[in-house]
Formats: sequence, C-alpha cells, structure tokens
Amino acid sequence: MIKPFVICEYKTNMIPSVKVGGIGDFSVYKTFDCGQCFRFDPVENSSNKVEFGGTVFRRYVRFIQNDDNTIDIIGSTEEDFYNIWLNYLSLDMNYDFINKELVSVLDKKSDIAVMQNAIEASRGIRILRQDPWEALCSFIISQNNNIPRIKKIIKAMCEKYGEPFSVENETYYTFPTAESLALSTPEEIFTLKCGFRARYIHDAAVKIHEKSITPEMILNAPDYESADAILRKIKGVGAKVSACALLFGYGRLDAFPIDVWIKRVMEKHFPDGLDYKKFGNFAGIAQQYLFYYERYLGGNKITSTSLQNEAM
DNA sequence: CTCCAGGAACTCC
DNA sequence: GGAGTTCATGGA
Repeated sequence: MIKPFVICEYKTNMIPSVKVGGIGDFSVYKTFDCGQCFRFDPVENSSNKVEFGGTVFRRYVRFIQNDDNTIDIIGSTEEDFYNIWLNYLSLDMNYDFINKELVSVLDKKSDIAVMQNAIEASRGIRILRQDPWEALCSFIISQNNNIPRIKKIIKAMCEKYGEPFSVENETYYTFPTAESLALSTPEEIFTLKCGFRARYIHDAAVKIHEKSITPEMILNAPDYESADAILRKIKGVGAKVSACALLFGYGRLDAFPIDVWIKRVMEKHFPDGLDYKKFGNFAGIAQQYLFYYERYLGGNKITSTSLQNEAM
C-alpha cells in the first residue's frame, strides 16, 4: 500500500511549493491528458519534464513529474497537499489493487488480454475528485463537442462569470458558481459560443442553485440508477453526461460513460459483448483505461516507441 | 423513426 | 485548401 507524503516544502519565485513522494505509478501526463478535466494545460519548462498547470479550488497549481517517483506541486503548501491535492488526485487509492480486480473479474482469455493491455497503456491515470458542480457543468458543455472547443467555452465562461483572483501579478478566474449562472439568462450564456447548450447550462445552474438537486441527494442515493435519475431531471443531461458527472464529480466509480470511443472499443475488442457491470465499483476506472487505450493509442499494444511518442 | 439544432476542430483527399 | 465528419441530447 502506497502512502503519499510531503518530502519538503520550499518556495518557487515566492510561491509555496512541495515535493511529494509515495505516489506509486501516478502519471501527471495521463491523468491530465485523458479528457476528464478541462482547465489544465501543459506547461513548458527548461528541464523537459512533464508539467501541467490549472485553476481549481480558487488556486492556480502546477504539477511536475520527476523521474525519481516524486512530483512537485507549485502553488501548494504542505497543509494544502494533505487537505486538498491528496484527495483531488486520488493518491490515497490503491490502484494496484484495482488493476488486479479489473482483470480478475473477467473469464474469457481474450477479454483478459485486452484489459491487461489497456491497463498497461493507461498505467498511472487517476480519476480526479473534481468539484461536483464544475464536473456537471463541464460535461454538459462537452456534449457533441471536442476538447479544444470545450476548453475555450469553459475559459470564456470562467472569465465572464467566475471570480478573478491574483497570484504573483497573474490573474486567474474561479469556475463560476451555480448561483452566478442561475442569475444570468440562457441568452447571455449563449454569447459564450456554447450554442444550444446554453439553456441546458442555465437549467442545471437553476436546479443546483435552488437546491432541487443537492450533492447530498446524489451521494446518498441508494444505487447508481437513482443517482442517475436525479441528474437526468436536468435538461440536456442524458446517460453519458450523467455518467461523467457521477464519475468525475460525485465520486461514483461505478459509473461507466459510454461515448463513441467506448463503443468503438467494444466493437473492436469485445465482439461478443462485455457486461461492464462485472467491473462493479471500479467500472469507471475500467472505462477510463479502455477510453485512453483506444483514443490515444488506437487500441494498440503498448511499445517502447509508443511510450516515447507519448512522452513528447 | 429521422432530422435538425450551433459550431469549431479534426480528417481525409 | 476545401469538403465532409464528428459529437449528446431533446424537440419537431
């Protein structure tokens, strides 16, 4: 069992920073590039290390992958690491155990082989524990849309409806509250170039703001189907968007979002079908692995060449 | 059941 | 470089 810990606290250009060990095989690149979050971007640095920076929880942080099984977090105190980032990055979960589980529930030899390849390709991905409202709103925007454009719309939304805050003379914006969007109008939201999703965003904001849907209702729902049913009362929230919000925002790792990529994986690698319910409480992690495997590696067996290309 | 909505990025030739 | 495709959901 791995146990993350702060190795040391230091300053980077006056910004509090920490070096963290005990992170297992955590991959900054795969975690922030696998399409689960939209407010992180790669950052260039002189040492050619993988680095991603983003705005979350009214903070701007950068995660840097080192080659000695540590990460640096620029913009985090030791206290913030234990209170926020440890949980946000799911570093407290034993992914080695989960990976073994995902294989052990399968019977067919060919299914096992596919899953093992997907696990190997995706090794290091962590399902982030994102803010429920941010995840819900972001995945409403994501529908029928591609990642660059989703990011653009969310950025515009944060600049229009979020709150500015400053770190070392740089201005960043928080993700808008449900209240600020609920008090706006679909017509105003439409100016973010989000098209027909504007009224969906507004409907979600109103329902969350007036508390006809609360995180407690979702978290206390007895099973997946009832949690799903609550979210789907929101206009524009179907099975896919609901599953993404539950998986990435509400911590329901049994959610299994089915999009075109997953359909493609299923047809290609599981021609006889695969009941994702077999993966039980870790179905969402299996989904991310299969998604990443197909989306980024084309469902090809991982090689040293593909690893190098991926590091670029 | 099928088509369309608004739009930019991506794919293919 | 230009034409065609992608993408989730709900309403007509």
